[in-house]
Amino acid sequence: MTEGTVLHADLDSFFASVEQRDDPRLRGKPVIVGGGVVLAASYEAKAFGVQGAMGGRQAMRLCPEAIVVHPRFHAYVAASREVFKVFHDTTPLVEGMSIDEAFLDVGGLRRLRGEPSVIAARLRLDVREQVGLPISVGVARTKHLAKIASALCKPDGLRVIPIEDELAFLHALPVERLWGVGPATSAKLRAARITTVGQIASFEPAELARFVGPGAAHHLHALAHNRDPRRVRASTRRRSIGSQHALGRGPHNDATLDRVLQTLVDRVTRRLRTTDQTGTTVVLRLRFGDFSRSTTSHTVARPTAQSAVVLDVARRLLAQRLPEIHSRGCTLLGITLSGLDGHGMQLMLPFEPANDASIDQAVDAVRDKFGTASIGPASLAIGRTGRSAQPIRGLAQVL
DNA sequence: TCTGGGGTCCTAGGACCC
DNA sequence: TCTGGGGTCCTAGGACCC
Repeated sequence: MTEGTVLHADLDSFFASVEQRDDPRLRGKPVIVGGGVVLAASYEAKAFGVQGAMGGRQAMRLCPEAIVVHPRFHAYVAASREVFKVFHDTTPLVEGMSIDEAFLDVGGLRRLRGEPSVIAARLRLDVREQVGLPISVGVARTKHLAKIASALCKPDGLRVIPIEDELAFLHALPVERLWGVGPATSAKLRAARITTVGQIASFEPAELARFVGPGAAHHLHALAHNRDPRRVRASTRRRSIGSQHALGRGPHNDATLDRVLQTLVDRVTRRLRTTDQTGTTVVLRLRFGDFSRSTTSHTVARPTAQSAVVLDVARRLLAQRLPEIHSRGCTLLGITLSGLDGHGMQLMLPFEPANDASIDQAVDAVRDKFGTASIGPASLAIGRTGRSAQPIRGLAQVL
């Protein structure tokens, strides 16, 4: 059996596990972290059908004896730091995906520390001993397969997908397991009677495009054949910073909205300044009584992290939407700054013909302008015109 | 089922420029 | 194939992820 070298490490019910670790009275009991909404549920609570993102009232109906705990974000951030330290002690190639999840590449460590499955088992033990938390690890040749493997072995499990078995394993799975298939895409596929990953693999991308569009078709077809060229790379910089606040059902007067807006702007600009970043585009995010969402944005001439500048723009954006807010009822207000230090911008460069050498030149030109750190592979596109440019996939190696 | 607070990427098109 | 052709920047929304 041949092992892949990508590990996906994912803490189990992270917030709830931290609470159970820190308060012995919660151990072995159904625990729900959150209030109005379930942020995390212990496995004892999940056994009753409680899930993340579920409404608190429904969760209590399913599991009346659940103990509800208020989130302690500082404790979670601290625990996450300790876990990531264990990751970094394992291998330098760590790509953090969120507070409780990361990819690790252990390809270069065979002679030093053994096979990937051995390293994965050791990692689980280290996290358990040093931080006191359960963690599941998937091992495979590609990122997306490693991620599926870790999801399927939860809680507190280890799953290795040998290279010989990967297609058989993948093709038996329901389409929803694929990274990028959410409710909307799932519904389209199922309407076309496509229910398994194997079926996706059997289609030509052009046929698949009739159901889900060309972009998604290309992506899903590649994943179904376990083609996932993305390498594990040390984490890249953030592209946007935002903050939002749920208002509850209205009505809300203009003074209240303005106060919330000020708080959000302060929070976002403070975070920008502490990380020494600036942004160019202010995005106002709204959610309405029927849970539909909408955004409006404005781009300023000069990158900024100043509260006064951002607040001024935010107020103007809000003023534009005020009639709609009052007529439809606004339940959430958010402010996001994107275009951080050159992120989120489009830059089109002429080059020809489209061969590898000219692509390299174009990449160099972008590097010159923004610096390596700001280029993500997905942001590169090539086409005959700006409008028709198609993103290049698998260019991570080039960069 | 009735909903929190973060994010990412992709698609599409408008306005305007030469 | 082509109402001319191509480039730049911005805006809005959809979908997805944790």
